[in-house]
Amino acid sequence: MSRASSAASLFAALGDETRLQLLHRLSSGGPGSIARLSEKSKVTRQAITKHLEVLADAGLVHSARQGRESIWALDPARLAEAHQALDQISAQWDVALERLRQFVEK
Amino acid sequence: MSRASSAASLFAALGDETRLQLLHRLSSGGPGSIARLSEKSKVTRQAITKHLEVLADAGLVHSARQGRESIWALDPARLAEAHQALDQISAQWDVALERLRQFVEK
DNA sequence: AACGTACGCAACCAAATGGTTGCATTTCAA
DNA sequence: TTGAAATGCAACCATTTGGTTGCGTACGTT
Repeated sequence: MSRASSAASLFAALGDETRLQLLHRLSSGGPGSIARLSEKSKVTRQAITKHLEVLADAGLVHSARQGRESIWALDPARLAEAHQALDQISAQWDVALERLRQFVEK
Repeated sequence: MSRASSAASLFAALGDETRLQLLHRLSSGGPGSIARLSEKSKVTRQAITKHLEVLADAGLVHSARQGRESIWALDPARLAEAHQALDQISAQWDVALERLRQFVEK
């Protein structure tokens, strides 16, 4: 993760309700086929496929063909990196907020 | 922040390099006019204005007209909320990662 | 062998995005 | 009061995005 340059693309990948739901589904329910991941969704299977590909481009998930279905799962390594990226942004904002707080108190 | 529903729009607002730079600039350099915020950017002043408006829609910044210039600054309250949203996602992923780790070890 | 299931691929579409240019307006300063 | 500075507003443009439908293909199952 080349700090800041790819943070934007990480956020962009997370910037969609359907994709957040997919991530949540994968992180709480474990790996699943496209069909199963599409089950409770309002959009079509192909739409889900596209979203999964976006998440894959961001490195957050990956897939493996198994028979006639392709199983998608979270990618632990990249997810951990993304986790850190989020923490860094949070930390940066902490500093900003602290600065603002002190400014107001003066 | 209506949990999860608006997390996506928060991430969407953060999903652009120029906007992340603006946030970084505002959090490290304090409030500034559009002209000053546009100074080191490659895109035009109007592009910067649009990005600031996107950030404003996400509640992350706000502006106030001062004479002939409009001054933009971080919005502490919403920034803190966003901070928490990020932390929650991180926490969710922590659980997922731990689950994955245990699964692998078996 | 034949049928249903699970996908992949491609074309297509509307709307949103990120950007530009041109011009009008407001405001500060000489 | 006149000119430059700082924005705002609007039109326009290319690309991306999120979604669809239709059809082909591969794989299990019976």
